[in-house]
Amino acid sequence: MIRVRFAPSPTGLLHIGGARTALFNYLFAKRYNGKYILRIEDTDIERSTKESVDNLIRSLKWLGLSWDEGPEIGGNFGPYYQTHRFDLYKKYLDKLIDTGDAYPCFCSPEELKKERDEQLKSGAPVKYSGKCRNLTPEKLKENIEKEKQFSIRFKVPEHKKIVFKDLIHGDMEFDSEILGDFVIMRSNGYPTYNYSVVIDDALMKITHIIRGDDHLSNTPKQVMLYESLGFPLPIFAHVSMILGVDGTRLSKRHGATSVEEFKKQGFLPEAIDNFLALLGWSAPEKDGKQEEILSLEEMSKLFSLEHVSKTPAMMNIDKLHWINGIYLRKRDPEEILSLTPNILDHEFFNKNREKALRYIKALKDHFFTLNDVESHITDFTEWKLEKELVGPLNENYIALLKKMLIFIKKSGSLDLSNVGKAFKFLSKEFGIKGKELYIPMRKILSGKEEGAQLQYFFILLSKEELIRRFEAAIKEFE
RNA sequence: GUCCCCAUCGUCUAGUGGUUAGGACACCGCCCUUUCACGGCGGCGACAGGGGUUCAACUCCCCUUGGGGACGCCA
Repeated sequence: MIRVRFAPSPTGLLHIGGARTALFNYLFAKRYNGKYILRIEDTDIERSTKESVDNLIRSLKWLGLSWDEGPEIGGNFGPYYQTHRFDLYKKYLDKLIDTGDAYPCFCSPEELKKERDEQLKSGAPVKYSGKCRNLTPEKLKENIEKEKQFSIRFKVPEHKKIVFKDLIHGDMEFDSEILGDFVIMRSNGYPTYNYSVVIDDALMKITHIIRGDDHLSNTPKQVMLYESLGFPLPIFAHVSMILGVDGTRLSKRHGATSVEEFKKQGFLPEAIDNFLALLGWSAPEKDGKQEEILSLEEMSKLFSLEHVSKTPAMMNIDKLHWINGIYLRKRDPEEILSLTPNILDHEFFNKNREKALRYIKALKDHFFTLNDVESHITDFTEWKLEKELVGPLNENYIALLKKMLIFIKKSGSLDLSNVGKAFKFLSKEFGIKGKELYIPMRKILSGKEEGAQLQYFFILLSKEELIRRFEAAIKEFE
């Protein structure tokens, strides 16, 4: 049974890179009928917040990446918050101390920083000197009696080859020599990432660790821990990072970086899932074609880590817009309206649902994000008669306009059907048809060169407004 | 500074020794059409550089360059 996990730290909004990691884990689990677990890594008491946990959960659910075990639903391998697992960390810590694989370190942060700075300056490899590694029993006792604060470090074996399997990068090999003894338990009693992650992944029986490749160089540390503790080694898969358009690590400077921000910008969850999957993964070719528009369901059937690229991927907002537009067009006007309920408050609609739906139908193909739904209202509300845009009109056309005005004034409510009939009638009567008829009129009515079809202006604008626009045009051109 | 990872069109990618180097977004053109958009068709456009290995390298090896990451009592 394949078991994978997404293990974010709740120190902010769910990052788009984190979302992709979660997605890959999810797809991998679904593909092989495994379990996808959510675990909250909240051991950084300074930065972890409840709000972040809530945001993480909300964003993940919104993306449709629901977990099989984790917060809210539990599971057989809980608890799923690291802060609730302290007894476990303690238990294995004792074991490491007993076997001599871990030892207390009394160095102060200041001391360590000084050490590091000197190494950096001299060009030597930066690693802990191992100062406290072989403290005499007397010294140890003395330090403890003085109630000196201490952390626990893992004793890195000398000149040991550390090997592990990585499904994306291939077999990896490191020399333990590059690593200094690292802290596994902080002096405040909280475990560090490299330690807790191992205990949890091992105890939760995680078989594949899919995560960002910023963790690649941490992996040797974790592998040593697995070995010391006698845990079976999982298989790793280090996915490349997502970069901003300038090729540097995605950060606030690049605009939206969190799932929540993308949501605010009017992107649909299925579009984000699809887009994120394509950032690094590609569906296998079928009949020489490579399908790119894929639902979570479809991707769950096709996903494999073999088709995940090693190359870092830059955000391509244009493509996200394109994908979003496709999914938006797949939705019913009713659905789109339910996602943009605020437009009903706009005075143009004045709570008129039916009118809002007509509007959405008229402009659906023009929407790329949900925010476009609102911003396009101005296509109808902002109007200016542009004489140059419309071009010269002959007397015949002006007469037609006058007749149209009468039609508007005389008719009851306007709909696609009676407006269509009116056009047909006028076309015949004045001998003007096709472009000759429609283009000048839509320029008059919309004041713009592009936008919804002409008929929609008749059924969306109020009669007063239609009359106003026609009268202005007649006056102007007569 | 030390170590690690990565390198195909502007961007996302296919490609696993022999291909006219394929697709997608963007861009441009044409078509469809009562405009724009949508849609359809077509075009532009890439193997970072240098050495090897080989009958044959985008593909394998080495170096250079460029980019990213790690080196925390952050994750």
